[in-house]
Amino acid sequence: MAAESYDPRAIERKWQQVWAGERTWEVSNEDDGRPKSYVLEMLPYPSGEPHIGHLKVYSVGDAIAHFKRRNGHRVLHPLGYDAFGLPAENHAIKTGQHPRESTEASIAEFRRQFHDWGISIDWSRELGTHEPAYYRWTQWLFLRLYEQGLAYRRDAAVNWCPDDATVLANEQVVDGRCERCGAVVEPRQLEQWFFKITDYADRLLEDLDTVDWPQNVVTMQRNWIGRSEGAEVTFRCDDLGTDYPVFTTRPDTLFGATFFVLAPEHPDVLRLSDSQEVRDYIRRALTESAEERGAEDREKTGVPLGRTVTNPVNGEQIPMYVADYVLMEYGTGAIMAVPAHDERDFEFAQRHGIEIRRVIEGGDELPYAGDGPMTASGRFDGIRNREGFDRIVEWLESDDKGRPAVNYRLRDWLLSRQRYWGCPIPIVHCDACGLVPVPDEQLPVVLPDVEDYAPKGRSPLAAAEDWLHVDCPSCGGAARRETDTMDTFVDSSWYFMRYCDAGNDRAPWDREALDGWMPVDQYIGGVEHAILHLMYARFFCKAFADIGLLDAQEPFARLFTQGMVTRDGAKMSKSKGNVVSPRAIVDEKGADAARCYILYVGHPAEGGDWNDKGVDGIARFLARLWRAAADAADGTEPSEAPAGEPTAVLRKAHWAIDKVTRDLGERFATHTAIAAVIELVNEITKHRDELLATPEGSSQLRFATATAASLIFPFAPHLGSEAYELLTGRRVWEEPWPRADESLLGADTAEIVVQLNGKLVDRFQASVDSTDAELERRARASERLADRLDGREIVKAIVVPGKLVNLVGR
RNA sequence: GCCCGGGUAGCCGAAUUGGUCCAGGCAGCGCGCUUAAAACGCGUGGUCCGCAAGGACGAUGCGGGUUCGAAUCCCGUCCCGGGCACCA
Repeated sequence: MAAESYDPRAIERKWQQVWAGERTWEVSNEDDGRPKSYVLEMLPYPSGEPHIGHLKVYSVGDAIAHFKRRNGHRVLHPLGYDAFGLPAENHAIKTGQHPRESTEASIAEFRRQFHDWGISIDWSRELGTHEPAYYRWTQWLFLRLYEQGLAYRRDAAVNWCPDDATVLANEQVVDGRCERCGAVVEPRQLEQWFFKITDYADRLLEDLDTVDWPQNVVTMQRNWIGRSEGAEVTFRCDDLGTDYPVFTTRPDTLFGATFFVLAPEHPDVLRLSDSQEVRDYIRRALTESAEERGAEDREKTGVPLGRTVTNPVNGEQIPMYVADYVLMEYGTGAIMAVPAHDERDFEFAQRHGIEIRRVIEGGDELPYAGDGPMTASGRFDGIRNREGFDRIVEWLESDDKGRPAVNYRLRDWLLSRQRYWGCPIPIVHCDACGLVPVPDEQLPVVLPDVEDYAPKGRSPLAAAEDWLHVDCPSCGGAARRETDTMDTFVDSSWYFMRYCDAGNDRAPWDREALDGWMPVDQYIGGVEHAILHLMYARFFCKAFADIGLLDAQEPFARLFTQGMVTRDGAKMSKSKGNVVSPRAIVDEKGADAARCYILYVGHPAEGGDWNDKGVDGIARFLARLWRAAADAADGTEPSEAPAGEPTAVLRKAHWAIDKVTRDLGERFATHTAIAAVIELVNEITKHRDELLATPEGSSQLRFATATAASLIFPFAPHLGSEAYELLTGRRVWEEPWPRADESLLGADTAEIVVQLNGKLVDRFQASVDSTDAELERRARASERLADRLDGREIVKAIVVPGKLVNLVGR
């Protein structure tokens, strides 16, 4: 028997050297007839060193990549770094260290650990989004979108983070606070760069039906896009001679509109009334943060404007108000208020003594938001409101007072940032020519070095005088560069395309190469990117497809979101001091144990609870497998096929093949797949001595052990390779995925359970092709049944072939 | 408030289409090896009786229901997690 013991570090280093030396995981763009499979984990943001979430996402992805390869696929499995961004810049502000230095140090650490983990990456395609060779093409793509009118500059009310001193995208504001630093966001009126993602709202919504994504992510995207169907209805203010269109989802309640409200930001408010009361109200509303304004139990404040508008359906004059519960960003910044059928309008009307008029019947009390027959609605009385909806819109349309309309919650993507560590926007400002794109051949606009990174409300780049002043590419006159940089989400919205042709220095990619790989077949990452990153990447994909840069309409055909790893039931955080460092675990117990354990604690889509003792259990299992392989290699002769009558161990091996194949291939159930291999190894250990006693038994033992190595390989690639080579002399990753022998899966006989009224009373063995009648006869003949029957009579029998016979006694 | 998930052993978790079997791991307990400990191996691992074979009784948040049979389906209810939240 083997004297030495399992030494994961030696084994892991050995195989990592083989894979690096032979560039095993590099893949060509040439179609070789095998089906392609693009397996991708979300790229890491390199800050500090990898944490346990990284270990998990790459462990899941690597298992899938290996599984696909061994099932005959040509697999693209690349990796890069999302390297621009605020943390590196904030670090620079504190320490003076250039963000490039801290970022690249972190990248080196990530790279080192990914190698230590033995992840099967095609390193020839590695990239960092901060490299000029990459962001040159980010800029190039920006210019293509600019040409299409999909990137534009506009003066708008934007979210300003006072701590980070930059604007934020709508998506980066959470509960009125900066997603990154938590500071309360302020509204500001600024000229900023936007991507016109709203042009794609409908397609982004519809195409969710074409992807295989988790239901909750699809729902989150749908909600975020927030499509509402309704009508635009015009209310006329005769005093000013102005028409005010409003958006409503309830044109059927128009007869119940008893007042009209403008948002405080609405440009007409002061024209309508410049009373002191109105001025004060607006000033207060505009200085309030989104958080204060959106507070849950906030009272519905507002002041009257002393004017009226005409309700187009009945000619009534209804009073106008300004109130901060109306948002300027949605619809037209003005609403018709129907207090009887809208909770907010109801609250406001109650507070301000405005008439509440029911126009839909139903519900016990007001406000009532449900359906019902219309009432107090003139000639529409008695009509079901759903039908009334259409008829009122038709009527308004014929009178030119309204039309059907659709509104979205989705806003355009604000992409400019007044920060240093990002991709420069390739635009020149010329007094004579206006905005001038930097010509393609002058790209990249290289990010210059600066001394002072501290945010001052304008980009630090404005201080780089040499860089800032350029000749206008159009007229040659004096001009200045755009000093804002791009949101890092721009960088990460197309990196998966660059991987397909990462070395290309003539274009972001060659179309043929891209179409050969896209879309990503399996994308893996955290659910925290359900809205931002995934929405932006989908938008880019569609916009580029429209320009003719690729075929795919959707970037990610399948999405898998992994759950968060906790420790002893609590979130890991530095402040709690319960953070598990992947490096420490890998150094101590080996990468295979760390990877297996994290895939074993539970289904990877669920959260898993990290337990140090649990890793030891997995490490013990791996050591048992290693020993089993060493013993089998010592005690048996290599043979091509297992010989002799199938033993329990051989059957177990085929059972495990079937189990792992289905668990991994169909439902990513890595935890039960690994449990199946554990069961197989336990079975091998148990029967080892008796099997070694005969040549046939030995051949089966060797086969079963090699099978265990083969099956554990996607999760523990080093040990899998080592053990498999020991037993077969071959490389496991070059072997096709094993196939279970169907004839060994099911036995000829099955254990049939005898139940009395659903309770188990006996079991017997029966041939799998026994008839129902025969099974029933044998069940009825059971002695134990007779004991339990206790005078009752069997009135009915339910036979489930191959499983059970349930006898109903009364 | 609305929309999704989820509550099974001391802990993490199996049970894939309504069908016996709470798989696997951890902790615990017992034994072996050892001067001892660690490591490792073996056994046990819902409760109770039993030296054992075996037997008895249980369990899926709580309360009902459907069914020959429910962790699984239906109704109600509680708790936990996540998302959205003045979007007219």
